Amino acid sequence: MKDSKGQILKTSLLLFLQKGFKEVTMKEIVKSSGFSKGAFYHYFSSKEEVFKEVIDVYFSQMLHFDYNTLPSNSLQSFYKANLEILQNRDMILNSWYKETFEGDFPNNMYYILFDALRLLPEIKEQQTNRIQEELKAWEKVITNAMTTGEIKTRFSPKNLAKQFVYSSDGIAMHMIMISSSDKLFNEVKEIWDSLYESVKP
Amino acid sequence: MKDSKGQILKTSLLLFLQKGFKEVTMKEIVKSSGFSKGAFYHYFSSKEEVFKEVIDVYFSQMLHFDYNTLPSNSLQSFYKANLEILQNRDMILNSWYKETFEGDFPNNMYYILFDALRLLPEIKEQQTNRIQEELKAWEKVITNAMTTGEIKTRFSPKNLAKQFVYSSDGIAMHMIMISSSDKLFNEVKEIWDSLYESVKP
DNA sequence: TTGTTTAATCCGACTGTTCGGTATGTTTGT
DNA sequence: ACAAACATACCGAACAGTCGGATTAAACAA
Repeated sequence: MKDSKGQILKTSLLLFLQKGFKEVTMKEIVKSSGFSKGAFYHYFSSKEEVFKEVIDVYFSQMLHFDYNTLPSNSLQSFYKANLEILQNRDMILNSWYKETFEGDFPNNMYYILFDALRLLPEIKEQQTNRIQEELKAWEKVITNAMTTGEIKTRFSPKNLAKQFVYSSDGIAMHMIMISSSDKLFNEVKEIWDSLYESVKP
Repeated sequence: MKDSKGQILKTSLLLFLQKGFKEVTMKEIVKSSGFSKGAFYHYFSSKEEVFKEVIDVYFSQMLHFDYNTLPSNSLQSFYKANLEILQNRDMILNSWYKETFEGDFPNNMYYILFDALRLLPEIKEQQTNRIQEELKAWEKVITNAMTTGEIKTRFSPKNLAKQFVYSSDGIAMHMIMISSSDKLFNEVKEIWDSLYESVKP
């Protein structure tokens, strides 16, 4: 079985991550995925549709993960588990990229996210919910860690949750500007480690 | 005097902030600024050039400001001054926007920044330096605040500096996703206030 | 197995439109 | 009169999308 549609989808994801929706041409999608225009339009009705499917199939899943599966009994294991997910995601994308293209993967999660926010209005609500859930999950773990005595701090749980979440996004932003996303993991780790150190009793 | 060139530049900035370089057409630039193609090409040689000038004239100045002019004798006054700058920048852009367009200003600093990073290679180095300077400025103020006894913390100055800087960028990211940039200021204030509270002796 | 039909998959030349940019003019201020 | 400032009709290239047909695979019959 030759999952042609899947091939086109995967290639499109990588191209959109590189350059954004408008900058990627049909010619590129078709050529990079190794098919023809006819093949493409056999599986998709338009360029916009392949973008939609890319977001649904890959991107939404990449951003969203179930916090219930993460260890919530301790803040330390929770944030370490988050770090691992961050690292795995990057590894998978990188290996996919190297199957299709050459050179380093200029992973720009935000570029494709911005496009999705503009082109697909339902994404905005979806993202709002995602962020709420993420903050709530952190808040819950932090509240728990405070009652068990794992940590002790002047911060409110909500506030500390924001510090963990926002700092990682801020670092991601900076990494995009100066490239080198491999440093992202280490930088986030450093900040989260020290945040954790500062609230240990 | 009819600063036509300035008018075109300002309108272009607002359009690029809305939609990014590729998505803005010459037709839009020309129509929104109230001129004709002839007028545009009298002042600029290409679409790329007006983008370059927009970055040089407006955007670089918006991102870069001289930290020497900010009060550095106390961390508190330093971060409050930073907040003020944040607020002013937003106000100016909003009032400009309302002179030319209708509705709310979908300010997306990062969209235009990403485009600049791709289209103008020299911007990357410029940004790297900017970030270094920003972190250094915070670090210096924090070091000073530690010696004067204003604050007392387990964090290293560099680390605390990163927390201030990264958190604001992370918040900005989140605000773009869920719009409402007017909340940005309050959110950054909340985090910075509590960060400051946590390191007070 | 072999031949035949039918559907799925794939191809690439072609189309209408939009794009950034140009050529050639007209107006305006000095 | 003569630049500088603007307007507009127009151009070729690039774009997303279409179409008739070629190729392959699946289904069925002999």
